[in-house]
Amino acid sequence: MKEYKNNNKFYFEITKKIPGKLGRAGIIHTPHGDIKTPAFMTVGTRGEVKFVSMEELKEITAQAMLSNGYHLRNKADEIAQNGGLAEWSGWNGPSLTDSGGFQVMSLGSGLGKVVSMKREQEIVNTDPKERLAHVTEDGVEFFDPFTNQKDFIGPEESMQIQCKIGADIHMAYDELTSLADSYEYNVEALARTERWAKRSIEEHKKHCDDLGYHQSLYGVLQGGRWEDLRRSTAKKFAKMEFDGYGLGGAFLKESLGDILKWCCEELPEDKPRHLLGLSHPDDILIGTEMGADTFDCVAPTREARHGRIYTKRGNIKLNKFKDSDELLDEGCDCPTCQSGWTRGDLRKLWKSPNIEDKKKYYTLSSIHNLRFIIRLTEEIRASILDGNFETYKETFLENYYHSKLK
RNA sequence: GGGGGGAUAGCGAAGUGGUCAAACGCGGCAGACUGUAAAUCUGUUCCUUCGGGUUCAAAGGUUCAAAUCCUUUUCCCCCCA
Repeated sequence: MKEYKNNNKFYFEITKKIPGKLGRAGIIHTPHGDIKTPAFMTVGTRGEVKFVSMEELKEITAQAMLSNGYHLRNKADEIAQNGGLAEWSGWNGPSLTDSGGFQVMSLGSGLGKVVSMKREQEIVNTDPKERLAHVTEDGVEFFDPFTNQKDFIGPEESMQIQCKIGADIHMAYDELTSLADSYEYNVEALARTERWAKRSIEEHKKHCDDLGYHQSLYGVLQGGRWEDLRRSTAKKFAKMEFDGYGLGGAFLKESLGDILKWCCEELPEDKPRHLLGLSHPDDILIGTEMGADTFDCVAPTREARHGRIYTKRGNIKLNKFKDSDELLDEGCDCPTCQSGWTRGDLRKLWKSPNIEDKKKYYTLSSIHNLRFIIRLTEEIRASILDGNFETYKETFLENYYHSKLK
């Protein structure tokens, strides 16, 4: 096996705090480079961002990539033999792997459902008989719809997989509960996630000992929407040997800020925190304010592929801009906008029966939306450093969510 | 000139006497999408004052009942001269 390039150089440095808030701008130093926070990590579940090349990611100043141990589990040995995730994927910047914990819900209680943040309709868990994933004390048994085979991942397996993949940051194995789960179930699931966290640390340590250096591990906080659960678990995790924290859970929009606050007030200030799976502008703003340093989300790319384009004045549905000669977002610095693509022309590509045209559309729109979110984090960072985060936040939200000039 | 096949909603295409305003696909329209079972999913798509009204190339006919059967006409495709 090839030697990994870097020894451990993981630490977090706070550059400036938002006065009176939990939020801060900082730098996460990793073996593959620095992440200036707040930062958005592009999601490359299988080691590549859909329809976007590594060069294009660099061009829009993407800082880090998140991949998933669940999806890469059968390639972990191959990845290790090829020098780890950075060499294997071609993404030579900072990286993070998720534990596969999200799949507990997406293949289990939330199978076939949208991970909603709204309360508009009643949220009901998928019938246990129809789920593809089932939780036990040991871990998660699941049916992989791609390989059509049964499989199992517990904390030990997740750590083994992630250590082989060798991203800069690993995630402890956790169980994400759904919005439909009761307090009682969350108590049970949270206790299990805490036990899994301990097992994750132990297994992770073994591999680091074998490797001869430390790889970073984040503990993932759960606890649903209950303050007592969130605070108690955060206190416990704060005392454990984690290098940072993942803030996990299924959130309602209106409770996101409170939940993050409960967690971050209990966590050590000097460790980085990653808000898992969220990136709509308001989520990033409230997340940063409440103490989250990094973010990841499939929304920018998925919504782009589905015809939703981000603009300063709110997101638009491309479908409504047939033959429009408007730019996607006036003044945007992304390569797509800089090349002069109009809404009408992009829509033509999207609606084209030609598959190559469609792919071109997916690339152009994904680049735009990703750059939009990355630029947002850059501007938030600048506003924190300049001491005018509040003003920036209010102005941005006003333009994005309340503009009538869409 | 002779023989055969076909014409169905914006398009493609099922249906071959009643349960047909007519499956399905595309396109259109509307909505969704947040640690990627997601180049996906959901709803809708003749008109309507929601009682009903007018449709399956056109016109006649048979029948209690026709997109479906018969006759003629128009157009399209194939084969033989």
